[in-house]
Amino acid sequence: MAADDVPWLTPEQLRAWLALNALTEVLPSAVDAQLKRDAGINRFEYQVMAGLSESPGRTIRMSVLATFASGSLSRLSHALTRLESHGWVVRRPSADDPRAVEAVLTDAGWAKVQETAPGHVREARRLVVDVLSPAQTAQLERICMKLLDAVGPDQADLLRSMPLRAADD
Amino acid sequence: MAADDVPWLTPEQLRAWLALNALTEVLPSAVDAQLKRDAGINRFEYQVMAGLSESPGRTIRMSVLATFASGSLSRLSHALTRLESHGWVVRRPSADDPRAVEAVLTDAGWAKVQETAPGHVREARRLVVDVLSPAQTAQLERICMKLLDAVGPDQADLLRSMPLRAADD
DNA sequence: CCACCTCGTTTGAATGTTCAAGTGTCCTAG
DNA sequence: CTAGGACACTTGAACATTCAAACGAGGTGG
Repeated sequence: MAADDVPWLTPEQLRAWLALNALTEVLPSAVDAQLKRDAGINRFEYQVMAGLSESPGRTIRMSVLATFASGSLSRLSHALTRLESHGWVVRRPSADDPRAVEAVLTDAGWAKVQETAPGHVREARRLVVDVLSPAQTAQLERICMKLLDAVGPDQADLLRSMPLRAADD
Repeated sequence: MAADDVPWLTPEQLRAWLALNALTEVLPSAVDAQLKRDAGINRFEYQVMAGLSESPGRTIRMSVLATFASGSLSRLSHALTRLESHGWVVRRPSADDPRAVEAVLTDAGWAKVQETAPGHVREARRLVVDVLSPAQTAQLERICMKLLDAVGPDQADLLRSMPLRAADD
């Protein structure tokens, strides 16, 4: 399944790879911890609600929302069940396609996002944004987009297609 | 708990933050999928065994190993139970400190790492290393180290203290 | 119009992770 | 020498995620 002639990594490459690995493990935990502690939700659930809150009609189809939140449809479905049980989100069959389902953020959900966002942004600043120089921030974005493209284009394309008014998460 | 005067993110900052978020969600999944498919283990377990395989005596104390693999002690303990059940790793009380426990990679574990590493490195190249220019690789490393420092110094310090001969993961 | 395929989503069980509490060892001070 | 606290780790239960199977609604070809 794996040939033996895979070129080994140079020390520079290895350092970057290991550092990135560590970061992808540690940074999500830190963000999760903040959200869990202050708002009782996790990163994925926040991402879902934040996405909805930015969307016209506070509504997004499940499959699109899953891509936006970078998770599987199954994961989203379970998460939505949790969010529904808190009254933050509601499911509704899509008008366009009867097979499809749309998630809608309720007023309570909107309020939850509003009250959660500042603490989350603060953490984003503390851990990432305020740590980097403007040049590094730009570099980071380019690098991430390149890497996202390598994993699979959907994610990156969706990000590129976003209006990106300077808002919340 | 959260003041309302948190400065909002600029569009550039927001883009970088969102891209990084997506990456930290998607990249680990991709690596996990490859390891699961080809070797039946996950990223964390691989990290643990790879760490052991590079270590003098193929032995590391639990608490150090936990930091190296970027996980909690509890997570490591559970993972080690799984690895032990496959015969890849063994626990042994530390000679120095009777409270401490050391994990030791068995010959079978060593063999497992050897046979898993090429496919994993290939994936690391496909997803990250071969995608970036040398300059970007260097930038990525600097940025990751800075961000790791912001989360907490242990992780970054451990990485900095590594010999880093150009070997496996 | 009926069998079959795809698509979008859900479900339940298996698996992995977190969280809080527990065990046993060492160190320190009174 | 002994009570208390800090360590190093383990454990079990609660929780989240993955995985494989299932479901219902549309289309498509015979």
